[in-house]
Amino acid sequence: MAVESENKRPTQEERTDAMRARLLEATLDLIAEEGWAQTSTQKICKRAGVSRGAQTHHFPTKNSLLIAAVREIVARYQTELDAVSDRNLAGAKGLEDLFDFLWNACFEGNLLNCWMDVMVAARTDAALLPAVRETDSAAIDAMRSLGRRCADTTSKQHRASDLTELTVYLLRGMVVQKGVHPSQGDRTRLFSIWKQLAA
Amino acid sequence: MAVESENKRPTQEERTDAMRARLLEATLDLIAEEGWAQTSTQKICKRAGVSRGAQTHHFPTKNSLLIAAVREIVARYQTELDAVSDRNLAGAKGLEDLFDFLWNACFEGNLLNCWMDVMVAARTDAALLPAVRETDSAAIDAMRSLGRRCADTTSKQHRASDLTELTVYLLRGMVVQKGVHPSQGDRTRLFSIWKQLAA
DNA sequence: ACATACAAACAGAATGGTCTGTATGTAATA
DNA sequence: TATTACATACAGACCATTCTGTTTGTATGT
Repeated sequence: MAVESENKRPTQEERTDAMRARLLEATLDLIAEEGWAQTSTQKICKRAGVSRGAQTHHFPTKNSLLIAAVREIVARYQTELDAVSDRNLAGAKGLEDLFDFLWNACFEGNLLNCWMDVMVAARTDAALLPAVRETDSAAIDAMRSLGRRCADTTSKQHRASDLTELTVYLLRGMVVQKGVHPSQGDRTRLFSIWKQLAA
Repeated sequence: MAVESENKRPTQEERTDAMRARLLEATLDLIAEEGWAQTSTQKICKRAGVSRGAQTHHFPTKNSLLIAAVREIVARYQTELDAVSDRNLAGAKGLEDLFDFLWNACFEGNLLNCWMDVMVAARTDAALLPAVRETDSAAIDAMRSLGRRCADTTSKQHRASDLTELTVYLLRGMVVQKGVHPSQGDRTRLFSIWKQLAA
């Protein structure tokens, strides 16, 4: 019964990590549901069940919280990418499988919705721009390299990575479109045309 | 000297038109420069050199002003499209020329920046969504029909309009990308790859 | 006369940042 | 080991700013 600190009192570091995680989770949910512009620190606190004092303690300014959220979005996306990367290294299936994965990653969750909100906001938010630029570059690089790895011959690697980047832009355009026209039917058809062209 | 109403006093209708035009112009400028989320009615009034009373007289609510701005954006874009339509009807040059026009229309002005801001905002703004949906559908239809008209044989018209829609989404993704990474070099290269594929 | 164009003040809500207060963890010391 | 000193975690009030919408008043066109 004299358990040291296993069940009763989390250490300070654990508390901090948990609190930051709760705040970030609430932030991502809010961006997905109400959009970047409507995401205020007060709403985040309410949703996370956290006092404003706690929030300002861990994230002194709104920007520090939002930038942490930006990095979290890309980190999660990167995790998904890594998964497919491992899968593809096992049984290399070619570019088309990669494109299908990117398609699914775009449209099943809401991470990409968040990311488009963030990118559009970054254009006119000088405090946000550097963080977004940096994380986006890293993400694009990762996807290009994934495309390169899907090419069978070394001579086609360069083209494969270019096609992958084109796919990313195309899908981003479609994600925005989905925000306005949710029905996916026509986009599915168009994307298969694109896959045919790329093959 | 007894000039009726030529130089001295504009008629009421002229005043109204002029005032609405000034407000819309200021609105579009603000969206382009500071983004949709930062565009408030107060800033619009200040920029247009108009009192808040005048603004609320012509646009009783913020939404009525913003929706008018949405329609204005698409109307201007449509004007550009019509120009190229006439040009193409004269000497039909094929899809590639159309794609080049779309590329230029995307990146030389800032209309498309505004439009991406609007589309992203519409996803989470119920009052905005119907107007955006409607105007965007019309624009997509217009561009598809333009693509159809660029096909030489009737059998290829369907495919031409599909390729045009794909191009639109691709370019929209690139416009957002430009907001974060302004340098255009790599995108120019990628777009020429896309044009090759589509040909 | 009557409606319209415009000006300006005002109200109520929301936001982000700061500040004070309190409880708890942590580490040095005696 | 017991006590003391300090840092950290969190709560909630407060404030200045900004925003949208309303209302009242005045001048001008029809």
